[in-house]
Amino acid sequence: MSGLFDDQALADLDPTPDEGPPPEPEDAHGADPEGIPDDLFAGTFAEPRAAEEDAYYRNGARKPLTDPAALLDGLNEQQRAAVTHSGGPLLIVAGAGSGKTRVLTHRIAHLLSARGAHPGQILAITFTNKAAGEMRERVAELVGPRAQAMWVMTFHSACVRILRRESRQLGFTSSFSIYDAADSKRLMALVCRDLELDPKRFPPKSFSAKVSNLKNELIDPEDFAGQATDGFEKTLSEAYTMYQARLREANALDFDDIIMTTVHLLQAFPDVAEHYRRRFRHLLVDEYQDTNIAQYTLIRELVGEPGGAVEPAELCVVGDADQSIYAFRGATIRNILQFEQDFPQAATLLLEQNYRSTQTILSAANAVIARNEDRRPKHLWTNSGGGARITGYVADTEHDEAQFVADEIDRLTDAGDARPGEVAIFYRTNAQSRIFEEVFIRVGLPYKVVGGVRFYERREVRDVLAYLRVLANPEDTVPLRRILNVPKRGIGDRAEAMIEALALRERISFAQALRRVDEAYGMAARSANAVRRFNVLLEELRTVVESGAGPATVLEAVLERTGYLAELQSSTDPQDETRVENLQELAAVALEFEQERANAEDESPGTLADFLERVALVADSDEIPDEEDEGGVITLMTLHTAKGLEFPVVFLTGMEDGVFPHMRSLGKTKELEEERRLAYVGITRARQRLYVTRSVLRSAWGQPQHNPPSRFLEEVPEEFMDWRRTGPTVRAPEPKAPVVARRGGAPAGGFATGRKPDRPVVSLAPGDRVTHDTFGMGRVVAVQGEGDRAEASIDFGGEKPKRLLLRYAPVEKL
DNA sequence: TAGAGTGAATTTTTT
DNA sequence: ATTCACTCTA
Repeated sequence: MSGLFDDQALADLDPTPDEGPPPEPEDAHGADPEGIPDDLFAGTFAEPRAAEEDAYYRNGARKPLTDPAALLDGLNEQQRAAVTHSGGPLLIVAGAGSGKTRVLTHRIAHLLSARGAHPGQILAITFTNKAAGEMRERVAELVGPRAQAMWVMTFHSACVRILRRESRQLGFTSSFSIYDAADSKRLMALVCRDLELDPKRFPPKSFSAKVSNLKNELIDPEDFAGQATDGFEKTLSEAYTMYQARLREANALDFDDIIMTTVHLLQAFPDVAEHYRRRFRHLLVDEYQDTNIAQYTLIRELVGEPGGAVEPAELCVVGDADQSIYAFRGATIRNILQFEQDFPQAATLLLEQNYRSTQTILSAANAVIARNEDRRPKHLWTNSGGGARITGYVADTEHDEAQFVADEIDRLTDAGDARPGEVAIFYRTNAQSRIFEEVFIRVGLPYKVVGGVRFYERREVRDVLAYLRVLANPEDTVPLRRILNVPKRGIGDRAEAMIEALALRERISFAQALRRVDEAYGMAARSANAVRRFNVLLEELRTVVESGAGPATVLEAVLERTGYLAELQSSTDPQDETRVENLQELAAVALEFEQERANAEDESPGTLADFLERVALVADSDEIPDEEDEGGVITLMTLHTAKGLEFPVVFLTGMEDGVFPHMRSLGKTKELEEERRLAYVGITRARQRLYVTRSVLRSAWGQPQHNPPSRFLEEVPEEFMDWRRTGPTVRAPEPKAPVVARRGGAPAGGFATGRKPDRPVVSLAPGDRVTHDTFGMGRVVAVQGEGDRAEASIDFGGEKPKRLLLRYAPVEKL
C-alpha cells in the first residue's frame, strides 16, 4: 500500500500523536478541532496543492476531479440524494450490488469538496481493514491525497487509537497488549483452572463466548455480579471478574474490551467525549446491520446528543438488513431497523437498483430471502438483462463435486467465457476448502484460499510473536507462559506450577514471580537454573529493545538468541521447513513495517507495540487476490468472507442441509434465517454466472454422511434453474456410472437421491427413551417439525441435548 | 522433564 | 482424519 495512506500519515495530522514524549496532563487529549493544522493540505477543491501532493501526482496518481459537481456524474437519482444529503442523520438502505461503496466514497468526497469539510473531521468506520484501505484510496482518487488525513478504519482500530491516546485517564499504559480470540480462550482456561471448575460442567470455551457476549452488551463484571441469579451465572460471574482482573494485571485488552472500554471512557469522562465530538463532525458507518450494542453505543457517544455542548455530528450509516450475517457474534439487526427511532431527525434513502447481477440471479436471491419472516420487502431491480439460468449439479461425493467445479472452470476458460481470476468458490466452513485444493492442485488450476488457517495463527508465528509481546509488555502473562519452555529449556509443568504458587502466595504477577525464582519453594535446582537462564535471556533481549531497535531487529534477535530458528533448521521434519519460511515471511513483514515508519519522516521507527497492534488488528497477510496479469487465480473462501465482494462467476458449493444451513442452526428459526441471509449474500455476489452444487455423500469426522439437499435450493424457483445433473442415475454402487443429464423435469435438488429408501422416520415424543449408534442411550427432550423435517432434542447425558434430524439420525426407540 | 502412546473432541462463521 | 490433551515410562 502506498506510504501516503499509511497510519503514520494519519498520525501526523492528529492533534496528539501516538508517540513522542507524553503531553502535559492538560493536553491529555490534545487541541480542539481548531487545532487541526489547517495549513496542511489547505485550500479548496480546485486549488493547487502543497509540494507533497505534487510528488504524489508525479508518481502517476490520477488527478482529482476539479469540479465538485462531477462527483455526481453517472449516479442515479437515489445515489445522488445519498451523496448530497445534509443536515441530519441519514440511513442508506443499500441492497446488494446497489453501488453502496461508490455512494459512500462519493459522499465523503462531496463532504470534502462541496461541503468544505476538513479531512480530519471525518471518521468512517468500515467492517474490514481491506475495505478501509480501498475506501481511502478511492476517495484520494476523487479529491487527492489530503484524504489521508481521514480516519477510515474498523471499529477496533479507531478505538485502539482513542484508547492509546487516553490511556492515562483509565490508569493503564498506552502500550497495552491486545488479546485475540485464542489468547482470551487461553486466559479463560487459566482462570477456570484456578477456580477449580469442572471443565465438563463449566467449559472454558463456553465461558469465553459468554463473557464476549456480555462485553458486547456492555455488561461489566460488576453489573453482571449484581444480576447473576442461578448457580451457573454466579460461577460465570466469578470467572468473568477474575478474567477481567487478569487482563488488567497483564495490561491487556481483549477484542471486546477494546470497544467496551472506549464506551466506558467516553461515558466516564465528558471532556474526553466532547473532545472527540468536536473533532469528528462527520461519522460514517458501513455495514451498519452488523453492529452490536457496544458499537451502537459508541456511535451514539461519538455523535453526541442534540442540545449538548457540541452540535451532534452528522451521522450516515449504510447497510442492508438482509445481509446481516454476524448475529452469532452479537450483531443486532435492531440497530438498522430502529435507526429512525434512535435518531429522530433521520432521513432514510433506499438504493434499489442493482448494478451487479443478471435478473435471473437477482430473482433467485429475492425468492430465497423472501422466505424470512419479519423483513421489510425490498424491490431490487436491474436493467442488465435476464442472463443465463443458474446451473445446478448434484455430485455423488464431495470429491466429484470438486471435480465438476474444476472441469467447469476449465470449460469456461477454454471457451474464453471467464478467466480464473473472475471465478470464486464459496463454502460454508473453512474445512471444505481442502478438497478443492486437492483437486485444483491435481488438475493444475491456479487458486488462492482466503482466510482459513491464517498466517498469524500458525504455531511458529504465534511463538515468536509471543516473545515480542513479552518484550513489549513484561506483565503479559499469556504469551509469557507460552514461551516459558519454547523452545524446550527444561522448565516443565512442575516448575511452572511452583512459580504460579509463588505468585499466588506473594500476591504478585506471574511475571514478577518468575523474576523471583529464588523464593520459590520446592523447585528442583535444575529447574530453577533453567528459569534463571530464561530470565537472563529475556534481559538480553530487552536491552536490544531498549537500544531503540525496531521490530525487525528485535525479531531477528529473538530468532537467533532463543535458538528457536536453529531448532527448526536442524529438524528433519519437513513441516519445519515451512515453518522457517513462515518466520522469514514474518521477518519481512516486520522489516516492511519498519521501513514504512522510517519513510513517514517521523523520528520513531515504529515501536514494538505499534507493530504488535498492526499484527493483532490487521491480520491481512492473505489478501483477496487482485485481478492480476495472466488471468489471475481462482478465489476460494467462506461465505462470510465473501461479503462485500463480487465475481463474474460464482460457485456455491456444499448446498446440503447440515452443511449449509449448518447443522447447528437446523432447529432454530432465528439462526436458520441468518443462514438464509448468508445464502442471499452468496447468491448476490455473482455477476453473470452462478452455480449451485451439492454432494450426496460427504465425509465428516472421517465417516461418510448422507446429506439431504439444502432447503435453500428448493427455495429457488425452478424456472431459474438448469440442473446439469440431479443425482446418481443408478443406485447401484458401480464406480463412475455413466451420467445421463436430466434437464428441467426433476424437482430441485433431485429427490431421487441420497436417502435410505427403506428406513421410516421414527416418531418420537418428549420423554421417550432412545438409543443412538454413536451417542448411546438418551431421553427425548423435545420434538419439532413433522415427517422428513422432524427433529428431536435428545439428552445423551452431555452438557446440552443434541439436536438430531430424525430422517438421518441412527436413533431407535426403546 | 521429555517423548511416546492413547483417547477425546473437533466443525461455524471473524474484528 | 487430524489434532490436541493427558498419561505413562525412561
